[in-house]
Amino acid sequence: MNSLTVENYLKALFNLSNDKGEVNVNELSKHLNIKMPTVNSMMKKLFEQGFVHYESYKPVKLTDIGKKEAALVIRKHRLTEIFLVEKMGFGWEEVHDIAEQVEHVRSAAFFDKMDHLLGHPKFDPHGAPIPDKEGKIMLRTYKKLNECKVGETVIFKSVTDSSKDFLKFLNKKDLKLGTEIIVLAIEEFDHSTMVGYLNHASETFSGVVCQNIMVEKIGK
Amino acid sequence: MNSLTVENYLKALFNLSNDKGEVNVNELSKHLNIKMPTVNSMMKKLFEQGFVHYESYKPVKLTDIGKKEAALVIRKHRLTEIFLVEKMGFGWEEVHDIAEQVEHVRSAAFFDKMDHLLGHPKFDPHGAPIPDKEGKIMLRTYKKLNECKVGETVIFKSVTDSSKDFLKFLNKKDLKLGTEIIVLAIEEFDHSTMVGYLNHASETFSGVVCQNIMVEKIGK
DNA sequence: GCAATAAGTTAGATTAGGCTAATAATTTTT
DNA sequence: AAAAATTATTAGCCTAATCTAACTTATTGC
Repeated sequence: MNSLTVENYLKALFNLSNDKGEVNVNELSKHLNIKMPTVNSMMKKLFEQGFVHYESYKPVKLTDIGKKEAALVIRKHRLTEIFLVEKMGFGWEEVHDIAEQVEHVRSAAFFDKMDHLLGHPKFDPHGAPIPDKEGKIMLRTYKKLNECKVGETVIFKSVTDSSKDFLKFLNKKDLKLGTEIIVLAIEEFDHSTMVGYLNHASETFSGVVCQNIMVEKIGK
Repeated sequence: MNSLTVENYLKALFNLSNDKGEVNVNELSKHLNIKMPTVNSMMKKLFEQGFVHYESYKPVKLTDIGKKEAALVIRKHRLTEIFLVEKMGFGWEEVHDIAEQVEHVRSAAFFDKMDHLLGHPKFDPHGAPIPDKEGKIMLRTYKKLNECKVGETVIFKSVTDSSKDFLKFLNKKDLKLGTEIIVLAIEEFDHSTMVGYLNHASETFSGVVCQNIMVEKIGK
């Protein structure tokens, strides 16, 4: 059974993997708030355990086994988040930190029961898909709000930042998953984007905000 | 913040304390399945942190601060157990092991929410009282089933063994908390006791079983 | 294309929490 | 009260996971 620490490394590797599945030690180090030499030595351990491909001075890559293990941790995390929102009444901005703790509980029965009580949900409160018990995860190809064209109408599908601050910002702006958004204008200079939705005729979001809002074109 | 390990030591110390509040290092070692020298060195650490009174070759004793910290862990454990039974549909024989894990989650909001959703319960599924947020715990003076007199009618109030095996045994015998039990006979030789309850006109329980069944005399 | 910067690695130390083997104190038995 | 058994302690070692300082390799900017 993987230690809590290993679970956290696997999860981070999964979340940081780019399109090639690669992650730089440096990124990982910053993301986990753990110094590079520590991360480096952990990569060697994960390599010995068959969880990552590792070669000196190259980015690391999860193996298929590593991906599966990571997905199982992410499954526990996301099921917990939904449970906290749906069954316990927490707001979507509160659940990430609690789930970060609960995800390390070692009891299949516990998470299976959540899954059952929630009716086998497909997405967590932030729009991310739930891996199945074999670690298979549904891939969705949403685009970022600042990659849309002016005039497009899209649906807000997920966030890539689940931090309390970002989600509180969205709450304040009345933006929820499922909301229909019209792209009114994009400022080339700083990638800020003017949009309309619900009774918000015109709001302007910074590039940073738009990068974390994932949308899908309507009727597609 | 106490580590998971320290939380477990404190909980064990609390549960093993005799009427004088004392615990032998040896008992603790057996209970935690950790070798004596390790326990011994941990006692010194807990002493430095002000959680226990410690003198060489004497049993240890929780300080008031230690008792409070222990009670707060026990609070988390017991709230979790009730939540698992009441809100998630687990049997009382399944919850101890899961709660053992969940109790270490560091989030006051999480346990406060449980407490709220459960309507501030006073007892866990095994009949044990829930400490309050200040670590104050209600004392109840139940007696063991094998300390009763023949002819007494008592109510089954709590168990002192929450293991799966013992609780499955009670399930099989239809014995639940709240059941009215009549003591029919006590065998002095081995402390086995013959009782009647519900539609079980006569069942004989061994001394081991009777020691873990706590009861209260009716109308008292 | 080489110097400067950034990223990755090695070496060595630290802390928490565990172990075994040996020793010391206390308690129990004869 | 001495021997035996039990309980507690000390000494020394181990592993997981972290760190800092110093060094090496890659990348980037003139």
